[in-house]
Amino acid sequence: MYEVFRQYINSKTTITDAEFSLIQSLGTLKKLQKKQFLLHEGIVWKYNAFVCQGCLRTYRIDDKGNEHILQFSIENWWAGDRESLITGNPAQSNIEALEDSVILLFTQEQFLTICKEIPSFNTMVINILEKSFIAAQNRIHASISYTTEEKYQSFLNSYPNIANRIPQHMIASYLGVTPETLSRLRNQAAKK
Amino acid sequence: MYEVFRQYINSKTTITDAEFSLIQSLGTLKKLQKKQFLLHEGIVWKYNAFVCQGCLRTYRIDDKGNEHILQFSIENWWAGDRESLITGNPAQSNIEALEDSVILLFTQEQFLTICKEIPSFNTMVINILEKSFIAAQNRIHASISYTTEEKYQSFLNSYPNIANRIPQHMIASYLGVTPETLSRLRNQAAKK
DNA sequence: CGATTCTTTGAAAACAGTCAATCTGTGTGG
DNA sequence: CCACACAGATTGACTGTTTTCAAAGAATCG
Repeated sequence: MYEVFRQYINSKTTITDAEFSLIQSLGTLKKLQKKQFLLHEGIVWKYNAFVCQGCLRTYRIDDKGNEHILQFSIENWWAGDRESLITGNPAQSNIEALEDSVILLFTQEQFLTICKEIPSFNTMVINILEKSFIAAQNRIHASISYTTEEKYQSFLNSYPNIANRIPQHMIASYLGVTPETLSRLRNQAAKK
Repeated sequence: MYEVFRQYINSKTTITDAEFSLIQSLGTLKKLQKKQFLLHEGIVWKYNAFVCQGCLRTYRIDDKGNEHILQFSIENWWAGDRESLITGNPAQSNIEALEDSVILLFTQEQFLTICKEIPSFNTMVINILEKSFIAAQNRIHASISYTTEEKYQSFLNSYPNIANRIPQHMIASYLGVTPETLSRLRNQAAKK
């Protein structure tokens, strides 16, 4: 499973075998079965988590008890609650496996050691953070500018490999509409 | 005006006078009158821009010609189009001064020099990026979870000092609703 | 096969957008 | 100092979209 992470790093930067050995020595693999949780809200999140295999959802629960999905994480993506990690406050998010999954965990301390020892890894991490921020900004733009149908199409275009392995009502939750609305929208779009 | 930036840095980290001299030697001050633009869409954005004084709005225009405000930037905030800066693609955003403003500009090259020469500055920058990402995530959460009224209240609570110096229809644009909807919402809330 | 989860459909109510008109406050030029 | 123009805010009537609640069909899994 470390091979997946090695491939991921290779696609973004260059590191030596010795450097990867360090990474490997500090990481921990964790297996999750479908429906198991990586994080429950109220717990302080302390890791950097890389998804080697499977699919996770990060969601929050509002006052009325409705779930809202903030993010899906599949192979070669990161998962976690960055706010909890940085601030040390209890997480507001839950992270649940939607499939049997394998996660590579680094505590923040381990992660910072790797960043310090391997400058190219550090650069990669900052790049990822920047790209994540840009993606978040674009999602905000979509949320205030697009119609529901445009948001849906944009999701399908951006993440076709996620869309085809999760139930439709979770896409609705991610988009911020009810499952009924998404169902109707698809029907009407199909009629054209 | 550099004093504003110095104060800002002091509030986040510690640097020496010599280090600040370097920063000062690399930065450029730019004055903008109300309604002047810092960036027009289609132009490649090349700076890191710190607002010393005034107020800016970053917005995009959709297919129907409607403006949608992504961000307001007042004193001690940053402005710019990070996507354009990182990718080198033409900016999709416009940035306009809502008041007479003073901006401190660093080209990306100058900025990276400062980060390299002053480690504490570099750490500060990464912290800001992380906080920006967390803020963006929370705004996404609000956009898929909150009612329009909750989004409005949340904006007022989070940015009271922005809300009281910009016209109401711009808050509507930031929230993703029409000015009429926000007006009615305020009337109804007032009746309670 | 039965149980569960997911999707679809219908009807009513709540919500938001559109268009047009009016009202309000501000500031500028005569 | 007034009159006017202008930008912003409000209101009304109407239309369109989304939610809600309930029920019925699919699909999936043990």
